[in-house]
Amino acid sequence: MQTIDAPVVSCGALRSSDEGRRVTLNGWINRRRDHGGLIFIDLRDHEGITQVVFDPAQASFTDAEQLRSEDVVTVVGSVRRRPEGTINAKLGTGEIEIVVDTLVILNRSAVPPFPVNLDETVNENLRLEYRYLDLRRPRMQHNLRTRHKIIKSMRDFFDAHDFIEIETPLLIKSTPEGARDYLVPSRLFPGSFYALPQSPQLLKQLCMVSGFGRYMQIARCMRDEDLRADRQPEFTQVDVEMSFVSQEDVMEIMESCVRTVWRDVLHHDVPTFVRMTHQDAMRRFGSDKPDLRYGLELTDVSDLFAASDFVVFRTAIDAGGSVIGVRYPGGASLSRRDFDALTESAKRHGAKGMVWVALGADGVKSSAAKFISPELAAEIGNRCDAVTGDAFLLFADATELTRTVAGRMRVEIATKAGLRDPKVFAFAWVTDFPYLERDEATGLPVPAHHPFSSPGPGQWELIDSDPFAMRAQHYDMVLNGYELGSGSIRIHQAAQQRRIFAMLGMSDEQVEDRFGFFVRALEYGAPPHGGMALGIDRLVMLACGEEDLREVIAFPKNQAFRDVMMDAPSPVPGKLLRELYLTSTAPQAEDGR
RNA sequence: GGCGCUGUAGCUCAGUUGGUUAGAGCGCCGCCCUGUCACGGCGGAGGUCAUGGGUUCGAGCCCCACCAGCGUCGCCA
Repeated sequence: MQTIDAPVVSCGALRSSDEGRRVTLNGWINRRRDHGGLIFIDLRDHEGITQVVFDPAQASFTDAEQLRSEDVVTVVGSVRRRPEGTINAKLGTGEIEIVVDTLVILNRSAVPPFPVNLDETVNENLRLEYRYLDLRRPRMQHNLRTRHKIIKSMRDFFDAHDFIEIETPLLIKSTPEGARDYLVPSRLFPGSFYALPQSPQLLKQLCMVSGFGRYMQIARCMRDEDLRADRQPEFTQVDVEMSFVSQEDVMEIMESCVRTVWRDVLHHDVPTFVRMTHQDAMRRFGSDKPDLRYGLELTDVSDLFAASDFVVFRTAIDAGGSVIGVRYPGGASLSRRDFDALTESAKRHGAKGMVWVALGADGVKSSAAKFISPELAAEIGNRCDAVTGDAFLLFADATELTRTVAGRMRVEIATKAGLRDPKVFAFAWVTDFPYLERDEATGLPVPAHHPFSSPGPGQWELIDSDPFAMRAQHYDMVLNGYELGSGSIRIHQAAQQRRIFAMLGMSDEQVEDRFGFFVRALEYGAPPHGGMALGIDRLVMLACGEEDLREVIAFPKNQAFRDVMMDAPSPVPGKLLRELYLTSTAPQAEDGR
């Protein structure tokens, strides 16, 4: 770059008060308007756009004629107030323009594969293949800069509260519990593997044993799980652990952190988080991560059908199940076809069927009109807070299943009714999770969270008599129907940890092999401790009003977990494999796809 | 892995009942244009209709297979 005497300013900085200043601007050609005898250039950087004018009297005019979209230039010139009637109110810099005396074309651009200067929808894989161009667009600039501010705000918050950030290793030991590990073969120890961390869980607990009573880390985590829209193979967490604390202490600091971020970065005052138990969440919303931006709570109307002639509902109730209603605001105007589509959707969510009742101004309509008198419809409507013009949907089956189905339909209704406003942030804590779940395939107990969480006070007694009734000191932070993160008070005594492993069916040998180092650490004066991890990608996504994690990650994998820009994963030369003592058994290992 | 939707120009899309030479806007190239800001005008280039097979006198359109993308469910202590 040549030396330039005029001060450098950003493309969003200049105002009419800068008139007469001689300045330097660096940026990309956002748009060119060539009038033949007069050329306007919109020069863009991440701060904004400034109009630059060339006329034929200037030496740079011939160079300006060559400029095309996305060329990179330096212009030196003076700030001029735009002539009367040519002010552009859409630009912050719209009152001025730059009259150029020097134009330096630093680099030309090939014709971009998609418009960089428009927020037009473009095939996502094309965006990802040319991610560096996609990231030039204002939306991505904004999202990543917001992400930076959020992470910085968190680090500042924890620093101010005496936490220290400790880096934990990426090459660790594989443990067969939980999600599938990403493995890294060891060249120096043939046949052995490191694993990439699914989270720094054990390491941060060891930091507690070491006396670092307040730990945090912006930690990368990797899980080799199946593809999902809302998932990336690697993701970022703000990971926190504290010694000598209660569940309340951890929740307080995490809530305070998030509220600080929302205040400082989004300038948004978040009220004290709503709290509810897991049991209540399931009963009222059919979900352990309820979206609290709207009501539409599930309503149990089993008693109204206890003596009904409606065999379907009666059967469910007699078998100990429930009939649950969900209000559909404005749903009375839906067509039969709409209700059929809802029914199909409910079946996909696991329902056996669905009964709809529309409370129209012209009377009650229902898919089960024979069994639901207008009086009964009115009574159910009343309980669901439905008014004329609304509809409600009824589901009947085993209670737990019915709640889950109704909970998913509640979200679907809210989506259709436009109740999911991305500008509204409804935070909540869900507490008192069950300690165990039943593995669907084997029927064996598996931890609902992880085996390092501690059962709550008084829960240990249930371990032999009724283990599935045990509650954990485990809490989830929920935002708008998304789980932002999970935390728990941990087990800090070796004997208790061994007891849990045993309950999960692990032999002493297995415990020693997989977690020996960890249980041993608990034997050396491990303090009581607990913590939490929040998913940064998800949190930033919601903060930015985005609906896809990839919109807040600089270089994400695509939906098939491929990096389409670098083309990864990809085959490697046989020499590399041999050094690692690996042989591929993949079909067509030559090209690897 | 299951199910649903989509695949046509560089991008975003249209394409009727199966019928002659497959279109539009933006972008790109050339010429013209001194106050535009999504500048304007004239002209032009650009297509394996994802791929393979089938039905048909004739397929972008119908059928089968396959690939890719998108969504969703299974999975994610």
